[in-house]
Amino acid sequence: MIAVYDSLNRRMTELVPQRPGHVSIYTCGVTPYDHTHLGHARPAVVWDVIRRHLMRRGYIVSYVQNFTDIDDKLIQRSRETGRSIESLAEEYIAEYHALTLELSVEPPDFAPRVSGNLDAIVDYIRRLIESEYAYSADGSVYFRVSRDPEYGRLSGRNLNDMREGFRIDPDPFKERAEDFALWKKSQVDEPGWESPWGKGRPGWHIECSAMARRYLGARFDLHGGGMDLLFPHHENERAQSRALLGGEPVSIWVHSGLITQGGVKMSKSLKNGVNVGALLERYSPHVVRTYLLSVHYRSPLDYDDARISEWGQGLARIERLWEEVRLAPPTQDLPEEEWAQELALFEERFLSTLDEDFNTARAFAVVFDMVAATYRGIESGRGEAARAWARRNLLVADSILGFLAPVKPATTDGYLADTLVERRNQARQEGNFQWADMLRDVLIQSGYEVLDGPHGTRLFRREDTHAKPTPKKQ
RNA sequence: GGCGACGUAGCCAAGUGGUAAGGCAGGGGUCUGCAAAACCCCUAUGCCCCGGUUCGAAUCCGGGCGUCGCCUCCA
Repeated sequence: MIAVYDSLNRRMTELVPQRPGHVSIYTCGVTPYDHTHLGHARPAVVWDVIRRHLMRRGYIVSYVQNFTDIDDKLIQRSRETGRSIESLAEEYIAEYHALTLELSVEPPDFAPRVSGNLDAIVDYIRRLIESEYAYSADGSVYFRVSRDPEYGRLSGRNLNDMREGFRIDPDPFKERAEDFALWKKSQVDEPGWESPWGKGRPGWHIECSAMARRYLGARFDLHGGGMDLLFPHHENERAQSRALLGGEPVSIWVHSGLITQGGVKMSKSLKNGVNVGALLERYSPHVVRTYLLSVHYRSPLDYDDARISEWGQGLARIERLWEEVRLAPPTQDLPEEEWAQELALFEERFLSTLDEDFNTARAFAVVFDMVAATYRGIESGRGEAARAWARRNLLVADSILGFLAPVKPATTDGYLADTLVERRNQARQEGNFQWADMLRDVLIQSGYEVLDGPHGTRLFRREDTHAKPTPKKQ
């Protein structure tokens, strides 16, 4: 059984798909008006792991993640830069795709955009007006929040409390301050799309309700997004969907923790986001990816250069083992020893850890235990069996967590390195240790770790795992 | 002001009633020409503080203190 924490009911909930064997997921994607930062990368990576794990457990997964390509921020940015909304959106969507792909995130099954779904959105709004959950006024349409007795339940607030600190929206056409826009009338200098209510654009929340319904149907299993979307975005989405469907649109609401830096939330408006493109100049993609997985997805993650480097140190331990076992032939026989049991039980331990609310932090602990057990096996003289099982286990874990660097094609660099190792070993045999140590220094400075063992010397590429050397500041 | 989350070793971080996972850093040892890697051992009698419930609490309840988030665009 797979248990997931549900934000609506505030408890762990068994995942029981609407359609047996098939899990449908919708997550709120980004508004492509600026560069991708770590706060966007986290949900992308987290949901990638969730999808992979569900598939590993035998489910067929339908995953939809939208792009909000019609939006006030985008209009504003278009004004500032003189570029079209379309070209801005295109650029940042392409960047988002490229960067998440680098982080080994598999693309969604559908990545719908607002611009391609205006018909569904308009239709959705029309139905809400028909049922009097919404009203049009002066070319805009608003949702009548007071019609939903459960409004506020998802985000844990009630309307009376909210009215206390309510910022008064100057919009005089709303019946009540808490009503929110489904359709916003275009001002004279703003771009707009035709609708039964005149030229305008959709409000932020309606798109997700409309697209989720179009791509996944009236009810689906998991709805995700950052904690910061809980209110008002998801609260409003739920209200709309309940109004149209007469019931819950979502089985389990899933919210990922925010990324902070120095304890302050990363956000576009604060301009303190860690740019993912820039980060990947300094750290390998799988280090960045797994750093995001080193903490449970619901916990806040405080980003810090020193910590991601430290995490890279730990990851190197797993990677060294992979270097050690990647070419091991398969065997079945394991001795009756404690370490061997650990290797044999690894897969089930690992997967059942992820069954409990996708606990990647604990899953990594299971991997580290397995790494240690493998070396104990090797030290105890059963290297062949230990390597074979470690190889198999690492492939299982990697298929979900994605921590192994892609295999690099052979390069002249690698050939040179091998030659240096040969020369060094020759020097060592001749007792010329000064020369041998010099050759080793050359290799280390070229980014290799030099591992001498009873069966010869192996090289391990440090730059794959550790922080890349930071260019000296002028 | 309202609502919510969190506070675990030098650092990061699991753990929701049964006697503190894992990683990094550090110390001692084994192995090694040396170094690295690896292995073995050590590093929180205690989980922000004070009470309470319980045979038993990091975990539940009450009260503090602190940090953060949402209430406005935000993953």
